[in-house]
Amino acid sequence: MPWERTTKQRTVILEELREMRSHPTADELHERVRLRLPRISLGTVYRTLESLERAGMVRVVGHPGSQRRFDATGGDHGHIRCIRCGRVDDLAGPADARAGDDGAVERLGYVVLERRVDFVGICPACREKEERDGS
Amino acid sequence: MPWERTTKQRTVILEELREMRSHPTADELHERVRLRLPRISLGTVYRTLESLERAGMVRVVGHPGSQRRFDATGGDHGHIRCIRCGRVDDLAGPADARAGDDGAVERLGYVVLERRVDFVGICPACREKEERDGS
DNA sequence: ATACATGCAAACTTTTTGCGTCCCC
DNA sequence: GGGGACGCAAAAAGTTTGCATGTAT
Repeated sequence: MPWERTTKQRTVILEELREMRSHPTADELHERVRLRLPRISLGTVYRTLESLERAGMVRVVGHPGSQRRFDATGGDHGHIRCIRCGRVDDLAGPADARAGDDGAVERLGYVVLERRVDFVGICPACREKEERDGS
Repeated sequence: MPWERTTKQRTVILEELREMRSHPTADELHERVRLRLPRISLGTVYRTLESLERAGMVRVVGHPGSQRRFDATGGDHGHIRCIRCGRVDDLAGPADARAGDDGAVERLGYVVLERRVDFVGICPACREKEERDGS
């Protein structure tokens, strides 16, 4: 686990997120977890999600700049996001098999407007800085 | 053009964004535009960028939940985003040619952590609603 | 016992909005 | 001249943080 102490809050947050297939916002997840732990705070939800993201157990999805949505689905898969309501659905299968294929998305009932292939990494400047400051 | 009236502000915003290759934040673009139009407000920059996005002339890039960055580069191309500093660089070439190839990214000096293939569209529920309300 | 984690609320950052004025068509 | 666009500033939305308290180890 990505933390030093396993608390009730963290256990429940991860359980509930894994059960929700809908990639909820922090607020939606907080509402859901509150059914089991009524006094849990939104701050704890954010802190836990951040540590799960750093550990690679959760991905942040959604539109750049807009409210975050959280995905605890394992494995290599893509997403389809609704430009109107922000909803995000999963696409099965490895990323590089799908870039040119709209079929799976259309089967979900979406009209496809755009395909994006994006990489995430560490840029040269930040790599250098990290080497200097001690890796 | 995506607006009804062509003003000095809109002209300059689009010109400067096209000249900046760095995918600036709204604030950075505002600073830059202010050199030519000292009284322009940040609100106008946001309103103009929003209308350019709706018109398909600008793409929003960056990490969900973090500050937006704006891309006026034409054509089908992907992005590589630095997980540390948020910087975003362009990748040349059509989406489906890039999905499985880290070479171009590594040549820019990035360490690749993740590849994402994401679609953008309109979900079934929103399509229905739009048909009801009058297309 | 002792840190680490939590709840709470305040602070912060980024984006949106209301409104009176301005100026493009 | 009229209505869309602007500047300004306040508000909203979303996220982070400080601190006293609770609790897992």
